[in-house]
Amino acid sequence: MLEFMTVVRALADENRVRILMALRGQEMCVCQVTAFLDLSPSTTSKHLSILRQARLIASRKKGKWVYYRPADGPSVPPLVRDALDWATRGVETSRTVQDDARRIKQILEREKILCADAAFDTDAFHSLEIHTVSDADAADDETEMKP
Amino acid sequence: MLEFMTVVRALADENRVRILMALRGQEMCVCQVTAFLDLSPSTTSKHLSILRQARLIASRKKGKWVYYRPADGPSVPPLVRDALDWATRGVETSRTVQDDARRIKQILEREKILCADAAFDTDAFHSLEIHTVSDADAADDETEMKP
DNA sequence: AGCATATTTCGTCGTATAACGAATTGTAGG
DNA sequence: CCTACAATTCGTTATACGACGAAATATGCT
Repeated sequence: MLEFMTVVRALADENRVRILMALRGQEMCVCQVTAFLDLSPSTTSKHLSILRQARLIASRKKGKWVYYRPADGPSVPPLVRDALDWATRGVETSRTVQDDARRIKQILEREKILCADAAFDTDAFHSLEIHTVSDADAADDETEMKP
Repeated sequence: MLEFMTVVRALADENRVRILMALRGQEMCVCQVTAFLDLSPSTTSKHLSILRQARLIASRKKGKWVYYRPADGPSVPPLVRDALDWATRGVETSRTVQDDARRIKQILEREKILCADAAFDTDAFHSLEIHTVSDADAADDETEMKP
C-alpha cells in the first residue's frame, strides 16, 4: 500500500505529470526542466526528487549536470511501469502535453550548447545506473501503517 | 489532462483506495462504509463524492440508503477502468486491504438487518443506472488550463 | 403531522504540500 | 585559490485538503 500511495501521490500534481511526459524520448537536466516548466530551480528539483523517490524516474550525474530519464530497466517494479503506461495513455493526447512537446523541442535546441550532452541512449543508461534512489531510501512496500 | 488529474487525485488518499477495494464484490451503503473506515459520516460521504466525481464508483438510491458500487458498464472510460485495475493490482495483496476484507465481512454480517439489501447483482446494476454523476458535472477532459 | 434515520452540505480547524528566495554543496575552468 | 554555475537543502508563506460537528435535506414509519 505504501509504495502505491507514494507513486500515486507523485502523479497527483500536474507539473510532475508534465515532467514525466517531457522525459519520454530524451533525458533532460534540471535546468532544462526548469526552463520548460517555468518554475524556480528549487521547486523543479523538489518535483524531480519526489518522482525519483517514487522510482518513476532515474538520474545520472555528469559534471555539473544531473540528467533525468524515465524509469527503465528490469529493476523497475511492475506497479511503476504500469503507472507510467497508464499516465501516458491518459494524458498524451491532451493539449497541455502536446504544446509542451513543441516547447521542449525549442528548449533542447536552444540549450544544446549549454547543457551539452542530453542524449537518450538506453544502453548507456543501463551501464550508468548511478544516483538512482537507494533501496533504503525508497518506499519499501508493506511497511504498513494502519490508523 | 483534467480528467486524468481528477482520477489520480481521487486515488491519492489511502481511505479512498480502501473504499475502492472494499467495494469489489459487493455494494455498500454510506453507513457501512462509515463503519468500516471508522470516520464520521460526513467525511465518508465526501470521500465517496470525490470517487464518484472521478467516475471511479457509481451509486443508486434505494429508500433512505445510497448504495455505492465500483464503476461498471460500457460507459466507464478506459482511463478509469485502467485506473481501477492498476490500483487493484497495486494494493490487493497489502496487509491493510486484506485486514479490511475481513472487517468488511463482519460489518456486512452485523448490519445486514439494518442496511437491508446490499447485494451485488451486476445485471440489476445495469438496469439501475440512476444517480451516477451527470456528464455536465463530471470532469470533461480537455478543458485545458495552462499556467 | 411528527419523529427517527441516512445522507449531504456547510463552516471551521489543523496538517500537508507547492511555491519562492536564500543559503549550501559540488564541479569545472580560470 | 577563486569564481561561475548546476543542483539541492532549508526556512517561509499561501493554498489545498482531510477531518470534524452542526445544520439542512430526504425518506420511511407510527
